[in-house]
Amino acid sequence: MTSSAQNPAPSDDTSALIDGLAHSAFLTMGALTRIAADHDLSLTQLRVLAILRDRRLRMTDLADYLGLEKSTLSGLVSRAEARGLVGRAPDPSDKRAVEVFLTDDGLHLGARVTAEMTDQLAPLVSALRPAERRSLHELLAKALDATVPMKA
Amino acid sequence: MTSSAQNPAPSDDTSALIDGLAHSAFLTMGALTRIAADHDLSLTQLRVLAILRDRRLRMTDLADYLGLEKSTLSGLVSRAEARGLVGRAPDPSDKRAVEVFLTDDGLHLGARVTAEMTDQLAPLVSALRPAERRSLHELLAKALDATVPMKA
DNA sequence: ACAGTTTAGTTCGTAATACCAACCAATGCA
DNA sequence: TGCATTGGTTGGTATTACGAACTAAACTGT
Repeated sequence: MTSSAQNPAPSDDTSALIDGLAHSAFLTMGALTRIAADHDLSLTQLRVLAILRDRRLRMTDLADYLGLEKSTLSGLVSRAEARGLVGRAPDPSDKRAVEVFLTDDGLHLGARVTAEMTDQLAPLVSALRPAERRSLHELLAKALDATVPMKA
Repeated sequence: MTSSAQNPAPSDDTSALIDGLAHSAFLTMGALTRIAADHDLSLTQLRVLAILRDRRLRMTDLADYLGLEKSTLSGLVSRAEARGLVGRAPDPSDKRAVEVFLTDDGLHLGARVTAEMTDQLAPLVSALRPAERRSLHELLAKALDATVPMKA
C-alpha cells in the first residue's frame, strides 16, 4: 500500500488542511520528544504509554498502531517491561498471542507525561477562544472517527 | 521548562482538545512512520525533509525543531548528506555555523512523501464537508501561529 | 588588545531503536 | 492428517540518540 502519489489532484482546501495537520503533528512531535527525553523515554515509548492508556493490545496490533515491525516491538516491550512500565499476559482465546498492558507505574508515568504535554500545548490552545476550542475539538474528533477503521 | 504538572487545573474543554491534538498527532505519526519506511527513511529523517521544505536552518535550530541534541544531528545530517538528500553550507555571517538545506533530490523525495501522506490522510479529510475543512484548517493555523514564538 | 566565557558543531563511546531473515508454536483450512 | 498462515521471539546489523570531551569562532569585560 501507500501507493499512488498521482491522484485526482487534491483540491487546495484539502492540501492546505493536510499541511496544517502535518505541521501540527510535527510540532507536537518536537514537544513530545523533549518531554519523553525528560523522563528517559524515547518518543516511541511515550507513544506506547499513550496508546495503552485506555486499552490492552496484542503485540501485532500495537505494532500496527505504531507503524513498526513486530520484531521491533519485542525488544521495545521487553525493555519497558524490565522497567516495570508494561506487562505481558497471554491471550486466553489464542495461545500464540500476547497482550500488552500498562502497569500502575506505567499509568502513573503516562499521566505525568500527559500533564506536561498539556503544559507544552497550553499556548497553542490559549490562542483560541473557548468556542473555537470546542469547535476545533469537534472537528478533530469527527475526522479521527473516520480513520479508526483504517487500522483494521 | 517542561515543569509543573500541577497547574490551575485545565478546563474540560482544554484537556479534551489536547487529547484530540495528541490523538491526531499519534495517528499521523503512525502513518508517517510507515510512509518513511517505504522510502528507507526514519521518521526523523522524514521530519527533516518536511521541515527543510521551505527554509534552510542552522544545525542548532534544526535540532530545536526536532527536539534532539546537536550531537544527534551531526550523524543524521551526515548520513542524509551521503545519500544526497541534504547539503551543508557555511553561514557567511558566522563562521562557526553550518546551514542545512535540501538538495534537489531531497526536495523531490519530500514532495513524493507529501503526496503519499495526502493519500493516507485522505479518509480523514473526506469525513469533513468542505466548509468544515476550511474551518478546521483555519483553527489549526490560528493555533499554530501562536506557537511559532515558542521555538525562539 | 587580550584572557575568559559562551556558542556552534563535531567526534567518540554506548545504549536503544528498528529492520530483516530465520525460527517455533498455535491456528486454520483443505 | 498435512500444509500454509498467523503471532511472537531471537539474532545480526545499521541507524538513532545521548552525554562527555573537544576545536574553532564569537562575545565579554577590563
